[in-house]
Amino acid sequence: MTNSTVLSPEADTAVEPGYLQEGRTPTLALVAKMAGVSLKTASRAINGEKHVAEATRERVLKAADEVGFRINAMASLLKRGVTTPVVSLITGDLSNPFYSMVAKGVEQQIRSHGMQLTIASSDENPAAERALVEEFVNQRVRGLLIVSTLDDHSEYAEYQARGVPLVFLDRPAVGLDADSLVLDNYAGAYSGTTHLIEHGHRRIGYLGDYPRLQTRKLRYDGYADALKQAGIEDTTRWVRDSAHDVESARLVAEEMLLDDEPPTAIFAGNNQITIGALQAIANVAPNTALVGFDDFALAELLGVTTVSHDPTDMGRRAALQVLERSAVRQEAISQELVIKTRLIPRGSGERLPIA
Amino acid sequence: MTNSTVLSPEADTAVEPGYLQEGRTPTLALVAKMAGVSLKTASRAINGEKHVAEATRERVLKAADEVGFRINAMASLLKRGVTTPVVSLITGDLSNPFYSMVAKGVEQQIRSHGMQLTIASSDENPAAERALVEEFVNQRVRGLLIVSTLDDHSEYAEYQARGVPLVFLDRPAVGLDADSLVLDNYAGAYSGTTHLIEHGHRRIGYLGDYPRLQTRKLRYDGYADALKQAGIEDTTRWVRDSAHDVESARLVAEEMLLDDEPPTAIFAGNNQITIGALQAIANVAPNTALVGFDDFALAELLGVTTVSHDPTDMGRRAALQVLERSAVRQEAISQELVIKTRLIPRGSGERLPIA
DNA sequence: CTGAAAGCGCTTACAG
DNA sequence: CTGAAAGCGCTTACAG
Repeated sequence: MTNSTVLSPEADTAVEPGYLQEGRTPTLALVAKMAGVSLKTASRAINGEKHVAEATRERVLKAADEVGFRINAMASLLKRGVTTPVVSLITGDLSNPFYSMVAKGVEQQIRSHGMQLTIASSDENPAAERALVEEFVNQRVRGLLIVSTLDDHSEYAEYQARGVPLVFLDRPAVGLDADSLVLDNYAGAYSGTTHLIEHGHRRIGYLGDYPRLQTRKLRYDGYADALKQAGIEDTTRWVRDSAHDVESARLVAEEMLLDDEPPTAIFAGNNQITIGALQAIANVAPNTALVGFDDFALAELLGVTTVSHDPTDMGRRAALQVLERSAVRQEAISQELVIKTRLIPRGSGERLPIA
Repeated sequence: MTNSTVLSPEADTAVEPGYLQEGRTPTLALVAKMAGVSLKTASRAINGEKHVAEATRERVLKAADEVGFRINAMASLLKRGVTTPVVSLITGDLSNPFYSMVAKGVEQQIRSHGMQLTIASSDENPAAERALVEEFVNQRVRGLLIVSTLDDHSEYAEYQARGVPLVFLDRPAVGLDADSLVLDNYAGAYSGTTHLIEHGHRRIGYLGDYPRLQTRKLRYDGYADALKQAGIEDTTRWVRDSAHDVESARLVAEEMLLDDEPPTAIFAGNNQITIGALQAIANVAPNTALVGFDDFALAELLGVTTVSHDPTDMGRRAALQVLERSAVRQEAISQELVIKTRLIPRGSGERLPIA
């Protein structure tokens, strides 16, 4: 393993020592001098513009190659008054499959448009999110996609005013006129809960995420309304919150299932919570029925009934949205795109109550 | 939801119309003019440097605030001769939990050093990887982390020569003198296979990734040597390749298990393959023992014995490595860091052969 | 087809 | 504590 493997035999002698050792990185001016042309001509040749004699072009490219010239993107962008072709994505935590699937979709779309994707995690921490948004806006990214952990976004208005398109993913913009892509949280939770009711359950637990999140609120509403619709008035008896990860969800679920009067079914507010609930059920009350919001990799294999949707597609759409906002500077009316969900019965949601 | 929610009452009158409408984005020169100071003084105030009278500083900051001035990072970096504080990560596919956990670790480390992370997927396509590396190098990123899909990296020497630190993750650099962080693939596969042998298996299948990958080769070697060690000479009878995702792995595994003389146990080459094998076993041969390389979220719940390690930690370490390389321009000797694995018995690997 | 001049928005010496 | 001048590396008009 040596560094010189790919150097051609003449590489060492082809370069005038003086050129290279001097300035750290070779500049267009150097290339122009070597090729015996003006700066402008060198620029034209390097950028593949028209109106350069073939011989001249070759001379320039050869010189550039010899010194290993690479155009300085910063200088080029600065001069052209253009911002960096970067879009940024802020999510809670990339190790959550929901976010990584969203990120995948975003990345596909962004890159297919020749731009780059920068990512950062807020860890569901509002202060961290604010700092990230501020940073990206200062950097003048072309657009910003946020799975926000804030419950009010009016403070972000100044960033929009500065011309940075903001698109909210999964959790809608609140107190701010901006594009949002959200799931049909209410209807999804309503249908999942109704599904359990139709299978004879009356004591149905709800395991939710952080209460400040819009998604949590809407999903809970869907759950509660489904209960009321079935004549079940007490919609808070088996409700537990703040189960954001698998472990906390498992603990909360086990505690609820070991109650004097446990629920016979659980509706789980998201994929991580579903997995935690799954473990809890396996551990302490195997007959409990379960429907979860969000799909996850092994739902099929494990026979878990879920309220299903496609996060990667959501990422793609959101990215497209931000690119369009960035392209047309116009103040188009902002939209909220609601993505439908679909209940997929796989067994766990069809278990009958034993009580 | 209106845009004006956060504007203070005097906001509309505080700004001289002329300043804002003119140039698109406010510049330092404008701020300096408004504050009645020189460019340099404005720069000092904005950047929080010493040697500015408090009154002057306040005047400048007020002016900056009024016009919504944001420093132009590109111009600043260009002048200071500094490259963008960006590190890039190229993986196969972010929706693969292994990669997303690696990405999480990388992101934590990179951001804790005040830099940003750009990500891109090669989709395991060598041409795509080459194009991405070229692009990032031209952009002069501070460092490049690659989970490479190439089987030879000598062509990347020119990029190193250009001063961009390359660190290889999961799959080592081949034909190139560069830092690599790899798992102990051989030992991990050896121990996993030996575990199955110790539980009485002699007919053990191997389900592998793309044959061109180093990781696949080493894991296969570990498998084959464990068999030989146990006096099993035929190490190719139940070997299947190119099972890169869950679905293809499932198909290949089912086909193998429906053979006239099926294996009684399977060693699966990575997390996706393990999941595919798990499904195949559940579908067609429930008594087959299984050990998989890589952990996955539900391995515990499902009782799957795995050769375990921590991808997020690997990401963190790799990022640290690239940051160090980028900080010290020195040509330090490159290293290969080997990360140990640990076999975690959870049931599937302890099933005895029934034949 | 080719080039000299000016300037993108900022910061680095160097003076006061 | 403050400022006038020069320049980072490139590209945009404008001429030839």
